[in-house]
Amino acid sequence: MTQAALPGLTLCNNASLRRATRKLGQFYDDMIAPSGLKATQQGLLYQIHIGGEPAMGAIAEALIMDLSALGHTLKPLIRDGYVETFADKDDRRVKRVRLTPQGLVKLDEAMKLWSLAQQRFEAMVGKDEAARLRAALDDIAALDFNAPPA
Amino acid sequence: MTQAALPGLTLCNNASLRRATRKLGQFYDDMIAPSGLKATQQGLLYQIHIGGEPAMGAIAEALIMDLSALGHTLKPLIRDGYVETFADKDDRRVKRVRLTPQGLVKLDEAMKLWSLAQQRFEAMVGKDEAARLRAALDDIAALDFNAPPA
DNA sequence: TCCATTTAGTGGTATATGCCACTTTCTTTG
DNA sequence: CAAAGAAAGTGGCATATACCACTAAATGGA
Repeated sequence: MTQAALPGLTLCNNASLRRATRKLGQFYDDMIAPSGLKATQQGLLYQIHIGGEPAMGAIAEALIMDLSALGHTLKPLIRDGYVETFADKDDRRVKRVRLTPQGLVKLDEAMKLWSLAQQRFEAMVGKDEAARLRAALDDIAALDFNAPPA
Repeated sequence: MTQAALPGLTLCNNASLRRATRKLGQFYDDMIAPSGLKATQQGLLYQIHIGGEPAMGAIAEALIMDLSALGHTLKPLIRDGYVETFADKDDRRVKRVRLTPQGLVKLDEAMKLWSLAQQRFEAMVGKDEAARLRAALDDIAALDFNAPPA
């Protein structure tokens, strides 16, 4: 009886979400670890890759992440030579981001591991259930909490 | 058109989860902020409260959180006088945790704010949908990734 | 009983993330 | 066009969270 605390679990949507995030994060992290990246880093490299030299603000917006948090998260990746930044030609306030050649190689490596993690997870919960879950999560991510509470 | 990156969103279950967690976390944090606590702290105080002077390991297990992470997270709460620890009578390795009187008052205050957040969120997505989502998240939290991949 | 092993926490280090104050660049206006 | 205001990032600070190496305490044998 190792989980006396679990029955009640929690009615808090936020806590439930965080708990699942920790759990799943550990799994994806473990699976992707052989590449030397964390799952968050793989995700960030991927986002940069498909973003077409995105501006930092665009990445932050896509990931629903604070701009300064993104800046911090980017640092290790820049330090390790996977990512580089450059000023936008038209607006000198804007800083764009791209993968370096090594970054591209590393992303490739990490994506293969990610794919395994993704497959293993979906084999456990079912592809449909996973898709439903992502849809629900994407809905939450799209909510506008500023809208007047009716 | 502020979300050119959203259409594709992500097929990654982990990334989707993290994104939703950031979003919802910001909302709950905002709502609970008047108490001076973060949503994570409110959740932790609550967990301690309902745990009946739980051991650190028990809390960590319930929250699916690394024990050392819990230790770190606990520090500000101890520093601010909301929580205190004491050695277990029978096993001196075990450190138990409880709320201080001020901690209890603060939790009370935070729970009222939490309740508002919870209500507002559930008014937006629907009570049933929220319950379904929590169930799905709890299932994930309960997965055993060590089981042989069949 | 004594040692090898397991269990519970701690501390250090590193990433993840957020807020705020501040600087630099546009943009909008009077 | 100059001044006010908005927009994009940076840096500092604080919490969230993980892993690892280490210590202390309990436990299970031989």
